[in-house]
Amino acid sequence: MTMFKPEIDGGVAEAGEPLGFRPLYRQVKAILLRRLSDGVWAPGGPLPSEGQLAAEIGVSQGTVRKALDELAAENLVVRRQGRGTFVAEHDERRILFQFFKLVPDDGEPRFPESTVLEVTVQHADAEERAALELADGAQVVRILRLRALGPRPLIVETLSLPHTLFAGIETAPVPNNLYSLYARRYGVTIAHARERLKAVALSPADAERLGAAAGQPALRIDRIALSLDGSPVELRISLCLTEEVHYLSELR
Amino acid sequence: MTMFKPEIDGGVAEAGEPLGFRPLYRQVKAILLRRLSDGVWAPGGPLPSEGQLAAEIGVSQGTVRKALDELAAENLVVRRQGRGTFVAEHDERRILFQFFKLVPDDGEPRFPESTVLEVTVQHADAEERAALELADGAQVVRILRLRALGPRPLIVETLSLPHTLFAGIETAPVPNNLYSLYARRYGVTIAHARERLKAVALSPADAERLGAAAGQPALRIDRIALSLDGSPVELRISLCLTEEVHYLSELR
DNA sequence: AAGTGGTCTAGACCACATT
DNA sequence: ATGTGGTCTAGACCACTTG
Repeated sequence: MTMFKPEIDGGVAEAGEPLGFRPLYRQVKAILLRRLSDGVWAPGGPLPSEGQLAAEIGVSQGTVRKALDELAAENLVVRRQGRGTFVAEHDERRILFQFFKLVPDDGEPRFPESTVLEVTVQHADAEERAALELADGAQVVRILRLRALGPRPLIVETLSLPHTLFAGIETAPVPNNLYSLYARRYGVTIAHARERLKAVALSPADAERLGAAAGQPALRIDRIALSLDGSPVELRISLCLTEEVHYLSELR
Repeated sequence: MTMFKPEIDGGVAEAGEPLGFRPLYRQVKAILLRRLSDGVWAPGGPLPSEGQLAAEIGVSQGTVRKALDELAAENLVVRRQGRGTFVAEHDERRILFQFFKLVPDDGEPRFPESTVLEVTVQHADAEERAALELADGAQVVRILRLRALGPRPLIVETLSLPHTLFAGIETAPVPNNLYSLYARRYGVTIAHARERLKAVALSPADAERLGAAAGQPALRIDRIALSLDGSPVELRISLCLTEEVHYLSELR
């Protein structure tokens, strides 16, 4: 039994909070977020029941419920009636739903097949240092791969990862589902991401990789993926041929 | 005082509902959605207080609250502590936040200036009929315009609207903020939209309109905008130069 | 049958805006 | 001072899953 006294605080202030009033359920949320970030519960594993958490933290079940509801709304946790609340996993369903926005013009979203061309460890360039908030001289792991939804490659993709976070990742085969690997092997949970899209002309090198003509229009997607604590942990630059595929964006 | 009995129903079934159990607050939500759609409250105007709605409908205040919370989460209603709950408006803030995803590479999002090139009424082509769910021979209003964030035009845009919904819109000047006009003049509220993005080469005609070179890569955005009741009411095809601007997509 | 999340209620109190 | 939404609680009951 932790002697957590809800009256004032117990957690760390959140970014962008009005500061001057912090509802209890946000403090509870911060506690749970901390535990998720610390890997207290395994990916896919169950959290304690609402009642147990409420008793342990010393608030009512309704307050815990509101905290869990917000975590569920952010896809960090999955609630299943009759079963319990579980740590969200990066299975293919979730990635297709949340992170993979390229879908065939006719047909269902599908998970792409990847072919790794190159894995290297190098000093981060200026763009990588800016995106990943790295110091001068920091090292990154770079992964270059092709991705396809059918027989033809559609995407050429460069990933940059801070070497300190993912030490040794360059020594093992690169799986198709990276986010699952980050979570299981390195305790790094991708919580959300920001993508910037542009239309560009293919360079000769990229055109050759994709089996397309140089100068052809391609969709360039720069993604910065953020971990649970909000720090950038992956930079991913994708060049996509969009003749038979489009990027789907829902405006809600 | 309406004699609404919450026990079973009173509203219309929602799409995609498991069907077999409908919580009270969803029935309340359906009622409120109906009133929004019917224009019972003016855009920007206040709804009755939670207590009043609860008494009128015959449920507890907590149930009304949960319905209003969901409407607020969908940006259909705005809640302001101490003041009340208001019908969401399509002011520039909301449009920038929800519907306009093109932002300068360096700098803040800004609302673009538009120049109308052409307004016509014609028979809907196959693409328009499919997107707007129109019958053969239905008419559409087509608006062709240029949009800019600075001195140079960045976007050439074709809008298609069902003529039956927006009769007479072709006879008046086209304002910069169309969604606000749809709501005020035609009682049509844009609730959300789906965008499909591709990279394409500019046609000679579009290149000339944008003052760019034919064949240059451009971002093509096909938007279908949906009204409160979920029916498509606008097709908008935009071609954007993305040298100094990008499309921002948040993956949450 | 037991355990979990989901709904609904009622009431007290807090934070905020307006009069 | 009044009225609004926001928080917190406690308890009853419902729906769903598992043994």
